[in-house]
Order: sequence, then structure tokens, then C-alpha cells
Amino acid sequence: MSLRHAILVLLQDQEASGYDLAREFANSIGLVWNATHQQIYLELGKLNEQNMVSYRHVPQEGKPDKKLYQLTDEGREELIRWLKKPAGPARIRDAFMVKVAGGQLADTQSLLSELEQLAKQRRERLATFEALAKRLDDEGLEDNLFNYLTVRRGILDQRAWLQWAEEVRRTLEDLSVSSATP
Amino acid sequence: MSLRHAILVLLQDQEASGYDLAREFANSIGLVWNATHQQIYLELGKLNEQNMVSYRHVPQEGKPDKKLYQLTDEGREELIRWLKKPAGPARIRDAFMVKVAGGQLADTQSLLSELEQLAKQRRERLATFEALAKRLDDEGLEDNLFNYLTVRRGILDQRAWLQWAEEVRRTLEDLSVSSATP
DNA sequence: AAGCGCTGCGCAATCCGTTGTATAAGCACT
DNA sequence: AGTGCTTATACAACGGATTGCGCAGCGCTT
Repeated sequence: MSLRHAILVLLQDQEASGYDLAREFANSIGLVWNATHQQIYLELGKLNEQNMVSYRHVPQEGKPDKKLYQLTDEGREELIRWLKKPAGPARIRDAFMVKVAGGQLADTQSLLSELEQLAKQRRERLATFEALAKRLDDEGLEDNLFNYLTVRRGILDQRAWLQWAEEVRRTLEDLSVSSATP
Repeated sequence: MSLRHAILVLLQDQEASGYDLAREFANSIGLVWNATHQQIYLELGKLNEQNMVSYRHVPQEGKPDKKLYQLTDEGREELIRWLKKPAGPARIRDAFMVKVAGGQLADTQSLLSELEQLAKQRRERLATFEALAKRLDDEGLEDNLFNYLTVRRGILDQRAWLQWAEEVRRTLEDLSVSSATP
């Protein structure tokens, strides 16, 4: 279990609300570890009970009040402890890839349009990451080294996926053409 | 939930035992969807109850008997139905990446050695996939198109990861050098 | 004026997944 | 002779994750 540790890592840089964390999980960190807001609020509650984090109540106008969480010393120690032991293997559940593997039974056209839709998302993400990488570079890499490396991973991942998607598109389009002219 | 569909996809090509499937999940498909044998046997049981798959009992000598599962017509229909609806977003749980993001608090040396260990695994997997891609190519791509595309994804993914790892290695080694000579 | 989306927090039920344990036989190694 | 790996299947317990639901107010569009 390391949703808790992902949260601790995020809180290491700055205090944040559950809502803030949910947004980060939907964007940057989501590439590496995903979680929904229900999960996050629940885990923040547990972390608070265990004195890994503390929060201060921040009233807002025009918006609901929020709780800004920050790491406690105990939380930081727990994080350091976790960082020392070897990480478990990465787990993935990529339903689209399963569909590609089962492609013989699928409709090529709908596969292609789904591919294009995903490619669009990836391109957007790539642009976001590239902009972020540039910003971190301008700000000076020393202070942002590990964020920078994480973003680089995102960039290389998007590019590799898009390159693959291009291969698939070409292959499947050739297939449609040749099957349309028997 | 689509462990069931991943299993149906695998059974589409050939009948297989739970053990066979577990091996495939540990290798090729594992890159895209992972599952342990407990999960697989359980799911095969459910799929059988729902008449999505059927099995024949195969006695063996020197080894335990096995059950060879195959798709039923109903299973194939269910698979086709699933292939038509859009796939959910990919979910990942990559603990090592979380560690990199929290790298400021980590020991650089142990991060580097863990990186090298993972890189070794990736290199091995890359070699396996490349050999497999070549074999499929030799056998003729028409018959193996979707397997080939899946393997290509694996290859591009490994390469992107290894490229990133190289960046990280260089960056972190520079860091060690500069901090060792203040 | 109604509907939608954003900001914010949270509970409950159920389902999925992991971990631990069990059995059983052959083979290889020390 | 004992240890451990491979083949092969399966149950039980627990904890993690998903899905569904609920509240609440502001601002924007239709």
C-alpha cells in the first residue's frame, strides 16, 4: 500500500487540501499513481489519526472552507523509512491495450477512432509536461531536480505512446484499404 | 472490471489452463494487465459458471491433471460486446516513480542501485520482446497482426524507460560528484 | 429560472486484489 | 535425505479500491 506515501510525497513540497491533491492525482502524479477524491479524503483522515499529517482549517468566502494538510515530523520519518525499502513492481491495468490484443474480433474503425481520441489526450499531456519542464529548467534545476526527472518520464512516456499509435494507425489503415479492395 | 476480458482475449487464440494463463500474465500480457494465479483461477471459475468458457479435464502423468479452458460462443459474444464500448482510462501503480518524485529525502545511492536493477529487468524484457517481434514477422504479420502491435508497444515502452533511466543515472551521478567535492 | 460546472468535503456498499495457506507429485541439486 | 523449483489447482481472510450517493454555495451560460 503506498497511496499514503504518494500523498506524503506531495505534501513534502507544500501544504495542500484534499481537493488540491485530487487535482494533482488527476494530472501530474496520476501518470504514476492514480486515486480518486474519495480515496484521498479517506487516506488523509487515516494519516491524520496516525499523526503523519496535521491540518489547519481555512475559511473561505464564496467557496467552501478547506483543510490545508501538512507533513508532521512523524510523517516525514515514515516517508524516509518507506523510501529506503525497495519498491514493489509496477502494476498496470490498461484496458485499451487489452482491446488491441483482442483486435481480431474488434471493429477496426472504432479501434482507430478510439486510438485517435487517446492520442489527442496524450498530445495535450505532452504539451503540458513540456511546458512544465521548461519552467522548471528556467527556475533552476537544482531546486527542482526530482520534479524535473518525474516530468521527463512523463514526456518520454507520451512520446513513446504517440510513436506507437502512429505505427498502429498506419498498419490498420493499410489493412482497411487492402480489405476494401479484394 | 476487465480481468475477465483479458482472459477471454487470451483464450481467443487457443485453449489454455489456468497455469498457462498465469504464465502469460507474468510475461507478455503482464505488461498491460497483471494478475496472480489466485485471481485467475477464481475468475475462470466464475466465467465457467456464467458459461463464458468451458473446460475439458486432461489427466497427465508425472504432473497434476489440468483443465483446459476454451471460449464458448457466449464468451466470444461477450468479448465482442466489450470490445465495442470505450475502454476505461489506464490505471497505474508505480511505486518506484513515487520514490523518484520524493527523491529529495531519499538516499541517492540506493535510488541509483534500484534504478540499475530495474533497468536490468527492462533490458531482458526488451530482448524477449524483440525476439518475439522478429519471430512474428518471420511467420507473417497478417496472421499475427494484433499480437505484433501489442509486442511493439512493449518494445517502445521498454526503450523509452531505459532512455529515461539513462538520463536519471547521468543526472544523479553528476549530483553525487558535485556534492562530494564542495 | 433552470441547468451545468467548479470548489470542497464526506459516508456506505460492494467489488477487486493481495497475501497466506493447502495439497500433490516429479525432478534436480547438495 | 533434505531443500527447493516446477506443474497444477483452490479456499479464506483481510484490506484496498471503485461506484454510488449526498451536501453546499458561487458563478456562468442558455
